Amino acid sequence: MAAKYIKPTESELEILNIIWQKNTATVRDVHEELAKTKDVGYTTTLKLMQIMHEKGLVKRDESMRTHVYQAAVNKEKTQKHLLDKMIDSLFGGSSTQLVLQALGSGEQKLSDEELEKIQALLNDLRKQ
Amino acid sequence: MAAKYIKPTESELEILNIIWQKNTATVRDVHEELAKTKDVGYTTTLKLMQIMHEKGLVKRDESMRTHVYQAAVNKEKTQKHLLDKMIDSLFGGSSTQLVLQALGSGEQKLSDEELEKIQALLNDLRKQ
DNA sequence: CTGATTATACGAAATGGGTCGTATATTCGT
DNA sequence: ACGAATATACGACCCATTTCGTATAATCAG
Repeated sequence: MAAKYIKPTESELEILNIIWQKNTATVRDVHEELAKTKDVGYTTTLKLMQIMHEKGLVKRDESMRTHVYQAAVNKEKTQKHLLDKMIDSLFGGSSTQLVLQALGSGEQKLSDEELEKIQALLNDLRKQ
Repeated sequence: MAAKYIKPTESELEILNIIWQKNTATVRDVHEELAKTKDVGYTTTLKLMQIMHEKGLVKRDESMRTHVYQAAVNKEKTQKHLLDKMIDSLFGGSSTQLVLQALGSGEQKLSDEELEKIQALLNDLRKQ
């Protein structure tokens, strides 16, 4: 059933992010979170989540009147998929180019801690 | 006119990549390049490029019968825009998270040279 | 109990991207 | 010179995404 990878749309991604963060959420939960940043009707959010359910992006517990949703796709895997897609389509398949672009010309500074994380990963890669 | 940033679609990005690489290109140039990897009609490519022209993504020289196109948007800036968008929408605004995800769990190995490029950038960042 | 609230379901319109057919004009080959 | 090839322009269609109105059922407050 969940054999094929399904690419979430922009709106679906917004919803997924909320569900990933909350772990479980009702339509109202999600909608109230969405309403903080965008002006959208409740039934729109509902419909979106129903479609996501059909697509297999989310699971839901229907045992109660108010359904409780959960993500059905892994956050890291989804990130990786979309990232790889971007690397291919925008950076000619070179993850290095993407990394340089992401880190360089950045207006926001990275903390020492963050630099260390990247350094550690780099050291690991070097040893292989 | 070019005040607002225009987000290229997937197809438009494919075309932009070809134009960026060739510097200038006719519809036929682009189409033949596209046809190598996907099955698409000539007029489809033409229409896409006309729309891109309307949107201001490309410029064109119409002095000859065969129009000559050029990119109207900067490659690096466009990459940065889309990357930032992804960092926001998918990685909670943390470029570090994106970098870790892009480098880690990668099936393709990075060359020593690539590792050095990243290391150099990291050293630069550390000094600030 | 009963009206207000809140839930799901579902149809349908609006939008945007991608596709192509066809019309028309220009250029090329012979 | 004239038919074939090649160019642009443009309308129309298909499909996915997003939006919302409305119907209906369950629950809650008094």
